[in-house]
Amino acid sequence: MDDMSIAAPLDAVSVHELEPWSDIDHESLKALLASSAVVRARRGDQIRTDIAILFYGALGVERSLFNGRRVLVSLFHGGDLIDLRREERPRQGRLVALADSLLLTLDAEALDRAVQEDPKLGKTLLHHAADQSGRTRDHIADLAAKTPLERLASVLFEFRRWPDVLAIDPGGESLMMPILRKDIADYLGIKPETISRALKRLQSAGMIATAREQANRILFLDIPSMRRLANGANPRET
Amino acid sequence: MDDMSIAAPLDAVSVHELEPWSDIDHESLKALLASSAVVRARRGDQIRTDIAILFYGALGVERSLFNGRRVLVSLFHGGDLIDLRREERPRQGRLVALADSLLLTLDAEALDRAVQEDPKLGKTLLHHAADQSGRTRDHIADLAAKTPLERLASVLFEFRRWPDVLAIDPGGESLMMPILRKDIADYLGIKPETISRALKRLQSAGMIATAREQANRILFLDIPSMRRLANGANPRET
DNA sequence: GTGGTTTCTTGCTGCAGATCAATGCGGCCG
DNA sequence: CGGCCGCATTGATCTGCAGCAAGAAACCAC
Repeated sequence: MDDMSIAAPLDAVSVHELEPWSDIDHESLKALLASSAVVRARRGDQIRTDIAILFYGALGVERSLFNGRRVLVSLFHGGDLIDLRREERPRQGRLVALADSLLLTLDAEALDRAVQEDPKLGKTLLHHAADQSGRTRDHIADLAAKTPLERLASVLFEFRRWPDVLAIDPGGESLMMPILRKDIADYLGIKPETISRALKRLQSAGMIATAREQANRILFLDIPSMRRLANGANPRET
Repeated sequence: MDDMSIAAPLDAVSVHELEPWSDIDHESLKALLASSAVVRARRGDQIRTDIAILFYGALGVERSLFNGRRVLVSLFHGGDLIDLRREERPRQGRLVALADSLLLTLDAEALDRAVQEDPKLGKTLLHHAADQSGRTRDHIADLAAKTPLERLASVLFEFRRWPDVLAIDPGGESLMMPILRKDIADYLGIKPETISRALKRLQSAGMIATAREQANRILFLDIPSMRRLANGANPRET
C-alpha cells in the first residue's frame, strides 16, 4: 500500500463493536484477525489488497479513461467488507482512500477457513454481497436515467446510511459530507460545479440547509420531498 | 410468466451443446434438468423466475422511474446463468424478454444440490458471476463517463461477444442488432434518436457499414479504431 | 499567527443531446 | 395485393450541463 502505515494492532473485542460484525463468534473472529493487518490510509492513498474490512472512512474503486476522465465505480463505508478477488482484468480498477480510513486487510485463505468454521460469518458475508449488488443496481439506475439534482439527492441518502456519518448525528437530520465534491462528481458522472449548483437548488427549494460555521454540514429540512426527488420524481411534482 | 408457453422438453444432450455448460458432468446436468422447465418467451414478456439458464435470445432487468423513464440495468444473452435470488426489494426490477427467447427455469434447491455434487458446476457458476460483475462495472464506467458515441461502440463490442450474434457470423466481422433501439437506448441512458445519429457518425468515420438489404446488420470495418473509441479515447484522437 | 495550496463557489458561454414532429420503411394480416 | 402498425430515421429547435475562468473559502504546514 502506498504511503500507508500499519496502525497499532486491533484486538477482536474492538472489531466486535463494529455493528455488522457483532454477531460473529468471538473465536472465529480472533483466528481471522491473526492473519490480518490493521492499516491506516490517508485520503488519496491507493490500497493494494483484495480483501479488507473497512473500519471507518471511505474507499472507492477508481477507473481512469483517456482525457483524464475518472470514474468512481463504487463506494465503500465503515463496516463494509470489500472483496475484489473477482476483479477481472487488472488495471481496470484501483482501490483508493477517499477519506482518511482505518481498515483491516484479510488473508483470502484465512477468510475462507473462518467462513467454514462459523456459518454466521458466511451469512453475514452473503448479506453484505447482496447489499452491495443492490447498491450497484441503484447506482446504475441513477446514472442511466436521473438528472444531476436527483443523483445528488440519491447520494445524500446513501451517505445518510453510512455509520460514520450517522455517528455524528444519530437522529439523521443532518450529515457531514464524507468525501470531496470531486469524488462525488466522479461517482455520479457529473462535474463538481454541477454539484455546487444542485446543492444551491436544493436549498432554495427548502429541502436542505447548510449549518452556519460548518459549511460541509447538510441539514435535511424536508425528507419526504427529498426522497421523492431521489427516486426520480420530477422536482416540479414534489 | 406472462404470455409464455412451455416448450417441448429439452434433454441434457442439447443443453450440453451450449458452450458454457459443455464441461458439466452429464449426470449432474440431468438431475438439475429434472426440476426445470423449458420456457419460450416472446419479446415483451415478463419472466417471473429467480433462476434461469438463457438458451438463446435476450433478457434484461428493467426498472421504471416516474415520468415513464425506464432503465435496463443489465442484459443477458444465450448461455448466461441468471440468478436474481439476491435481489433486494422487490418491485425494483423486472426480468423481461428483449427478444424472443428460450430459457430453462431452475429450482433453487436443485441447483444448490447440483453444485455440491459437481464441483465443476460450482466453478462455472462462479466464473459466470465474476463475468457478470465485471460487465456491470464496465457498464457503470460507460454510463458515468462516456459520450453516446463511445457507449454505442462499447455496446456493439458487447453484442459481438453474444453467442447468438456470433453464430450468424463466426468471423465476427458483422453482427445483427439483437435488440431494439429503444432497449439499447434505455441500457445506455440515451435516446433512440441519438443511437441513430451515432450509428451514422460511425459510418461516416468509416468504422462500420450497414449491409444492403439487411438494414439491421452492422459490418465492422475498423475494429482497432472502434475499440479505442469504446475504451474512451477521443474520436478525434483515433 | 501567516502564506500557500487545495477545494469550493459563482458567472458566463457554447454545444451536445433531448425533445418534438414528420417521414420512411418493413412486416403482418385481411 | 393493399393498408395498417410498430420501429427507425431525419430534421429543426431548445435546454441543461460542460467548460472555462475568476474569486472566495477552507485547509495545511511552518
